[in-house]
Amino acid sequence: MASRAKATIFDIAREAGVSKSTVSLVLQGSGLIRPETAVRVRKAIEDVGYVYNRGAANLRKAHSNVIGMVINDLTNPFFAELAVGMERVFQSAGIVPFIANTAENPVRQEEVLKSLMEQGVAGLIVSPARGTTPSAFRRLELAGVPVVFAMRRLPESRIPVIAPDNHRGAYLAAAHLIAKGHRRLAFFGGTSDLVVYQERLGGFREACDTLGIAARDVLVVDGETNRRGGLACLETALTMAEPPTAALCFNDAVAFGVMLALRKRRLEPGPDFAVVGFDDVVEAEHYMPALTSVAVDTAGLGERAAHVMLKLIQSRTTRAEDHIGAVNLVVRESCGPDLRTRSRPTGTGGAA
Amino acid sequence: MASRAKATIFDIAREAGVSKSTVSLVLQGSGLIRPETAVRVRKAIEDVGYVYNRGAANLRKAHSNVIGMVINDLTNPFFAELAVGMERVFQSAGIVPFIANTAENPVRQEEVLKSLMEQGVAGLIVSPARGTTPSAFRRLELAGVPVVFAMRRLPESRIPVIAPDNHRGAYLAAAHLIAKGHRRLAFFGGTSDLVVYQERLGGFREACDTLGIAARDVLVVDGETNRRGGLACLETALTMAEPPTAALCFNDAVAFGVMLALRKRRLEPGPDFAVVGFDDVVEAEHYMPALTSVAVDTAGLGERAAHVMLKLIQSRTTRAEDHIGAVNLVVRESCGPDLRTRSRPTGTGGAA
DNA sequence: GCTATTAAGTGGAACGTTCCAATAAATCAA
DNA sequence: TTGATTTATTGGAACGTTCCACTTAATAGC
Repeated sequence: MASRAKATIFDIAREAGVSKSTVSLVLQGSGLIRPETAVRVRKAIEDVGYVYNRGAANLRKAHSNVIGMVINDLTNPFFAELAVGMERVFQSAGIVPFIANTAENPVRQEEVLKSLMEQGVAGLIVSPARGTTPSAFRRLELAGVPVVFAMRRLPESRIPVIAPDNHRGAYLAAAHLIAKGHRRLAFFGGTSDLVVYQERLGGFREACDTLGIAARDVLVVDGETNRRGGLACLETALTMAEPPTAALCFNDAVAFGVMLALRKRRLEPGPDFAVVGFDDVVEAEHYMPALTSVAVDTAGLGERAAHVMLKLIQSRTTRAEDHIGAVNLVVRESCGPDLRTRSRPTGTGGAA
Repeated sequence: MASRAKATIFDIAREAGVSKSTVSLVLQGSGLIRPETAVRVRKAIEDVGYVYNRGAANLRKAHSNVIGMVINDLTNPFFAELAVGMERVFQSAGIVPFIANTAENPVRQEEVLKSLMEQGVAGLIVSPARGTTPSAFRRLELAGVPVVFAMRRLPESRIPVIAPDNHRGAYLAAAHLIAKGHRRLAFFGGTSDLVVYQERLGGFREACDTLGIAARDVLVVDGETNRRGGLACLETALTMAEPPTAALCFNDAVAFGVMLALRKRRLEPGPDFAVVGFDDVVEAEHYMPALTSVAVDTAGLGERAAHVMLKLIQSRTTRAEDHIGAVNLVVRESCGPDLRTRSRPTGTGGAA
């Protein structure tokens, strides 16, 4: 069924009665070809079932038009939203980005980066996996491939970063909890090998300091940055002698886990324990109770990252400025009413 | 900073004092090279900062090792799970799949397929966008690229499909609702241009027929296959003179939308209106109330699709058998207690 | 009618690999 | 020693494009 060998521009040339060079020019939409000829060639292209061989072309052309997006966790809807934002701008630039998932695994990430490089990508937008060593990107710099980090940064790297204002977001969230009357606060999820973690925890701590929460009333529980992590964090926190009454979570996934754990213990997220998330994924609004979260304009950051990438490619450089996106706290229901208006804050009895 | 021109095997050859052919052999791990030579070459590879040019290699080699995964909606966690399942098996085969998103847009899909073909993919796993015409895949067949459909199929296409037993799943779900005592049932979401829709609706209808529900008591409301669609469907259904008391939703996203709409109307999903989802995404278990849904073993289907693809590539053919995955109904809380044990089924008055 | 100029198209040399056929050196069989 | 075999390595011809320099034909300027 399938036609024997794949057709090349020579086959088209023969079919249309022109030279291979002419076909090449038509393929590139050059204006040097007489319209009637171009039509004839295009017909031949259809007739022989030609498919363009970008690998061969890239051998001669300086740059390919492939851009890679390396995502550390596709199952986190946050990153899916980010990817969609990027795709929007790439689409209008006529380029198809290829997405690859590293599943938060540095070894896998290494493979993925290698594979994309071999494919000759024009640029890479990366949300690095946890535990990434900067050396992983040395090779890319050497090869002169433009790289942009999205959401996450590496400790001492000089690669441009597009990320939200994590410090400020965390500050806002903590201030909100304190204004609600909470005096023993927790920070749930994440680990210190993530720069994002340090930023968010930093903002959280600064708010506590500034607004008069004693250091011993601040609990930090590290954990995975997903639902399971949230579950575990809450369990740990509740074993304390003086457990916190509210928590800022590393991200929304952790917050969902915390709410789940509360429910399992017959506690009501909000009235019994206040929880704030980070990222404001679309699910946040639809949860029961709706999650108060720090909105970071995910899709907007994705778009921004894509734009920076396009600039980088056009200017043939590898340096660009960081971009820190504005954040704002979206208050919903997961922090309940103000504490001082209620009688006993840490209810444990299960109202079935 | 970046070394001038990118290094080629010739640079390596010069550095190591061998010929380009020897380098090529080393690159392919051939056993024909004396170990000491291989070591020397490998050192040179490191030294010159070489990156393999797969495009050039594919010019000579018959087949590339790139596999494309074309997903119709990345923001639906269901497809993310599917992708992760596939990745697992490709990873262990040493292949990095490239994911591309079509956002349910046939035009975008066309671009994506074109781009992947030009890249010279060895195979394609596709979950086709709604409204795809079979002609979109004609070109692929012509080029002899193996294609596997995942989850969705095209009306008359001969391309192998990996999908769950939609008919049976829907039958089980409807039977469950009927057993609970519901007599007026609805099917929410989806449109008839999807074969999946026809299969699920078919199973639903068969259960209604078989188990004694009159045709006029069966309501079908088409809609988008996401949260928004679910919201709209419920609103439509409740305007009926005799509204249904339960619904099977096209997928979990629709079901979440329906539950949200119920909440907005101060109705309780479960007791006031029973809802069943389809796909059993991980969120289903964690919703309030937890969603009863048809589990399809998403990741398993992804793995299966990937295996079929690998077989197809190895056997250099383009034909394979379909695979219909087993399903089962996971009963949780979104259908409430049995109806006959309650007083009035269709509560509309808002108990604030 | 002659040389410029423009328009339309073409041939050939890359580009970075792979792989076949060929070679050179070493080992073996007799 | 000679020829056959094995082992390690190599040159060269593809592969399917692009792009530069070149040709040819038509048009313009005078």
